[in-house]
Amino acid sequence: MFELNRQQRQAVAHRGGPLLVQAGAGTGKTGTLASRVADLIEGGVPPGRICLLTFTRRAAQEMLTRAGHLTTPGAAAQVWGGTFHSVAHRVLRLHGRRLGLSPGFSVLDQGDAAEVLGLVRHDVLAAEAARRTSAPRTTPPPGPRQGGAPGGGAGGRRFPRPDTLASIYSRVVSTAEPLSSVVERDFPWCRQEVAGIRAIFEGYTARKRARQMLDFEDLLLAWRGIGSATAGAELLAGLWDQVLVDEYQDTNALQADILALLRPDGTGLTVVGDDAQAIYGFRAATARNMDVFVARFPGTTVVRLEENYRSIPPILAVANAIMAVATGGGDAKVLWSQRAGSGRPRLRICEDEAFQAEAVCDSVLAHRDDGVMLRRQAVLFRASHHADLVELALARRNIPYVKYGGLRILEAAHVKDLVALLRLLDNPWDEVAWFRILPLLEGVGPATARRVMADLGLPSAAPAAPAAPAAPTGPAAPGSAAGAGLAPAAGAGSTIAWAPSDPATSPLARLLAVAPRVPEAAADAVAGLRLALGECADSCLPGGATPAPGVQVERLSRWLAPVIARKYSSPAARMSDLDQLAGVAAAYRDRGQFVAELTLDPPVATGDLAGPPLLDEDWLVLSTVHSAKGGEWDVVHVIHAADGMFPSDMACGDAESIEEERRLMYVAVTRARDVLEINLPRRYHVAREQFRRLSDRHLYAQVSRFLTDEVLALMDVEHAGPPVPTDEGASCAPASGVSEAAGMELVDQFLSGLWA
DNA sequence: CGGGGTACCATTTTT
DNA sequence: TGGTACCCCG
Repeated sequence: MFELNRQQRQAVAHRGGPLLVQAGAGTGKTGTLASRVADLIEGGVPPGRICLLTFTRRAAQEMLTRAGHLTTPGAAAQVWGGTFHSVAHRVLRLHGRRLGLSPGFSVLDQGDAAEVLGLVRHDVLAAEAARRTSAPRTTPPPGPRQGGAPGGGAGGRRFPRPDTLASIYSRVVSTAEPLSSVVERDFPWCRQEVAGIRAIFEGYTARKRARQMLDFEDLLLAWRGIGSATAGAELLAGLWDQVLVDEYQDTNALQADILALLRPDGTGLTVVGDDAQAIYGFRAATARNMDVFVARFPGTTVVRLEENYRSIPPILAVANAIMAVATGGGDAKVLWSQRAGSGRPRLRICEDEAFQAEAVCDSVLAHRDDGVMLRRQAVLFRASHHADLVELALARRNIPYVKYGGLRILEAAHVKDLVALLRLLDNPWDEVAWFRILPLLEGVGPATARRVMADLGLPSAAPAAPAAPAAPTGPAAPGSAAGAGLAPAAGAGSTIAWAPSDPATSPLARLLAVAPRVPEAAADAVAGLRLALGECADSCLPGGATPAPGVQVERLSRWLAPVIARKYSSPAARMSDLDQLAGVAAAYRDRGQFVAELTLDPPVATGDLAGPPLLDEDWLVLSTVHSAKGGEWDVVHVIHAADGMFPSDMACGDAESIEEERRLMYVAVTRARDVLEINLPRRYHVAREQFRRLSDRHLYAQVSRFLTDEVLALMDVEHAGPPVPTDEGASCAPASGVSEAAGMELVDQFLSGLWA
């Protein structure tokens, strides 16, 4: 059972006005929140009138499970719990009609958004190119191709690519900052292209509205949007009696607005956070929300949790020393702990990256021999690819591990194919899904796909055909064509914007009713597709029932099998992924809910889909620091703690982002309970590892700037070199560009390697 | 119009 | 390495 201290009890028992809990790392925040939920239920608040907003779905589940142990079994399960985005989705499915939103709307994740932006980008650039080539008749020189820039169409210019556009868009919307200033500050290399970017964003918005698609930002905007009408505001304020928010330091201004709509006077509102752990500034989160909260809701009760129950004192000393020099991070909190334990954290300076990987594996195994199971240990890093060599080494030694952060299974092509099929069934106007599925057919490429979509009632936004070769009409006509490219079919677009569309005339209904015209090679596949979709469509069973999601996934995978065999490598492995997915789908009763949860909260770890069988075993955790938030392990291995990697050199532009990197390091070290080991490679390759192309040039890393002399004084520093020094000291021959000092240090390492 | 071949570029964290 | 855009051939 969870024993509460005085402050925790105060946070649990508080009733009435708004409550702000400042909870330092490891101070029992999760248990406190869970207890508060249970206490509210015990006190008579109906569970369905409580909403618990957390940073990940896992966090919500964990808290509600714990709350369930403290109160009537099953009651806690009725609490609304999840991320802002997933709760937004549920609210909008219920009440989105107020905004003209059909309940079957699609959710676009960042990748989907980039695809739509890519479609619009294509149209806008094509229109522009058409205008350009027609007026001055300068075709690009035939010889050395000018189109190096991936903006291609527009004469060698550097135009942002789809995923860059998605980041710019996301940043502009979530900060509510003007496009021009965001580009100027964060994407200065695009500043020439602001006009084009603006055009693409306008087209993107029109497209989403017409097709009933919402991206992540839209989910929050629409949620807030409900409150812009009086009736909607009343509805929102009446949804719940108690709203609790975790990780409040990582919410943004929009989310704060939503909270104010949910509990206008702040009663029944609880937020918990720690400004020293604010690490999502890049996503427009602002720890200022913590201060703003107090100002916005006068009479807020503030409770501070400062006793740490997680780490032994020497680890906390390092954490405190890292934050001691932080600037602008709110009031300096000093964590303290009554735990016994005196093992000092260790800094291991490794000869190079390969040796770092080996040293970490050695250490992991040594701790396991000491009785710390693999799952009680974690390897933490700043960027996903930092773990590459460690992963290789683990695989070579047959050490099982699960990796969080970085690539997701949902981003694999074959999984996206399947999800696209499911999305079609839910939202037949989902253009991205159609545009993904149709070119899977043999003989069908983008052009035919566009034509088929038009036949199905999904006209392509930009009339590419008239814009390009025709245009004999002089400069005026192409000019207007380019204008039309922005809000193509402007009339049609505006009339159907947000309008719930009639399923009976949907593109899906049309496909099922009449076989579309496709090249001969695709005829069989189309027939199979129509059959498969027909057997999964809503109310397709006798009696008006709909097959269960798990059944649908199986049925659609069966159709997908030959496609996958033809298009992708290792089809067997991919099909087994789809089998796993069917297993996950089987837990759902509603297809839309399944797809939405898959997008909003995708399986985060490699092997996550593998599920239960793995749970019997023991495995090591590999995680980005971001994904490790909220976690704790007995032994924590931090890797790549070198300047330029952690902090990332990409984040060293301004003081504010460096401070965020510092907090990131603070989060990393405060995950450790008993043992903290920080590693860095002394020597590393210049070329980016993520390109798999390592150059010969070596650089010599500096210890991360956050590990100052004051911090190092609290640690045991050790050098680790190759176990057996190799021939003629080649390993210490300075590479080009190495300073004298670095060369000497290399000699020292060589020597200490002899004695290691 | 689709698909194969070629040349080029790529910066980190995630709901 | 791998995604993208373009060229050219069938």
